[in-house]
Amino acid sequence: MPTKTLTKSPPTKPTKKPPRDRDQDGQTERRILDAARRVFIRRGSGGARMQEIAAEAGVNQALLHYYFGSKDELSLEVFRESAAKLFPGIMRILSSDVPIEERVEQVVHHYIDTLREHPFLPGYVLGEMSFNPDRISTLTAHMTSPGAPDGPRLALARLGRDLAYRAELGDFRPIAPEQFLANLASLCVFPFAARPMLSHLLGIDKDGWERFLDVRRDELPQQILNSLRP
Amino acid sequence: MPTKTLTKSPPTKPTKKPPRDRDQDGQTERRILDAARRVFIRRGSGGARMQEIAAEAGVNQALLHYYFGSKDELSLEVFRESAAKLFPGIMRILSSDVPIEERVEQVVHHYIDTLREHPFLPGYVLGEMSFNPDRISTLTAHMTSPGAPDGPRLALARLGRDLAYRAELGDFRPIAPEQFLANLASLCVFPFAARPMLSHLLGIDKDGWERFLDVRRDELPQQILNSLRP
DNA sequence: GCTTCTTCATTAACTGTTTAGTTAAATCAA
DNA sequence: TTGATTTAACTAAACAGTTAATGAAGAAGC
Repeated sequence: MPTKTLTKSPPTKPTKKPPRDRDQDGQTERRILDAARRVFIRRGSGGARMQEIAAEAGVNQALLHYYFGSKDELSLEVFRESAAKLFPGIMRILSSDVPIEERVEQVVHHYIDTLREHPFLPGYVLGEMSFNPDRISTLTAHMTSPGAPDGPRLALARLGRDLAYRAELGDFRPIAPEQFLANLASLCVFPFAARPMLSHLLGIDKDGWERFLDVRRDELPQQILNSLRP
Repeated sequence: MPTKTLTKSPPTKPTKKPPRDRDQDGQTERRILDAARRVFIRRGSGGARMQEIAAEAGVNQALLHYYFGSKDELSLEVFRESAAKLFPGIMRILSSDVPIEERVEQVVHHYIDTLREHPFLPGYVLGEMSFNPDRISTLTAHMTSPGAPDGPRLALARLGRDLAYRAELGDFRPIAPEQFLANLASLCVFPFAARPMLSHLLGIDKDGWERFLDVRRDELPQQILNSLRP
């Protein structure tokens, strides 16, 4: 138990460092989580360093373990939050009661607007899913609660029923709800995940990208609905 | 400096290990690259360890540095090869001379067949792109050579011209080639990158996934073309 | 002998994690 | 109102294990 043996300079002015006001509430935990999210998103959970997260949060490295135990738990928590921002939205909208035409437009607008604010989310989530496949199973508990009543299975079944009904009416051509869901998610999410490659292939800069998204937000709903016509 | 204090058995018969026949040609370099690709794809370049790559290639860790200098160069080389397997194909097909209807079917079949053999490629490439955005710029030299005559810009221009021509004929509704290209790539590639999440949401197992791909391969070309009808 | 390929042994730097200690606020005793 | 004590938030420093990378030297083919 090494007590403060020496170096006890006149305690009037320790001159150490601005002690950083102590946080009340759970402000600190939140700030760590936000810093971790930024670092994990730009480096991946394999390339991220605890030191960098601590610096970005403005706290000591040991505090990360104080709140989250280990790097793995911290990155899992960040992944949960991020994936929850991506996937439950589409299920909630797709299982609503409005006509399918409206649902499609809502999904497209919801995704493009949300991902414009978090453009690196898809790349991060897809990469993380690919490199840590086991993490998907831990998501169920956190994703069924907010939107869908009884999990995505029911939402999918209801969507399938609605699509089949409209097909009987002759409005749509028949399509399995799985394919329809995959089409929607693909068309909305992929361009963000592949943005570096896309803007390189298409030869567009930052402004060009924004225009690309503007056009897409306007035209994609109609294109999707058009693909359903008999 | 912990030397090999004990366990120094008589050096007459090292009994080390079958010295592994010396490779002629560039067999060893190829084997290292293949092992590196497998490891990088399942761990990401941040989470991969040189030791694991060496073990998977059946060589010593120093040999990786002998051939590739550093981990960074090795992972860059792997990324180049992988990205080259994903992206130039679509440009080559899309800028061919056959009718657009055929090009669409060729692209869909090409992607689904290729990615069925390399299902983890999209997740790896997208994640890597997201975590190392600077690597995209180094791809140009390696990707323009095989298929496209003068880079993707020309192929895109030609595709736009063909689409505009068919729109004038009244066959298609007008669409910017950038959007068309994004739609195609999204619908083909994204489901593979998001497979863990998709099969979880859709509640399908390995067999269900294969059936999902069978249906997709059959129906997607028609859906895409349908979305172009006026 | 010379070059190319391969291994072993080693190292310096870095990593996540822990331990022990400090400071401020909350709780309690008088 | 005080003053002591417990509790929680936070930090500096060190720990133990890995990591990528190097250097020297052996083996094979020319």
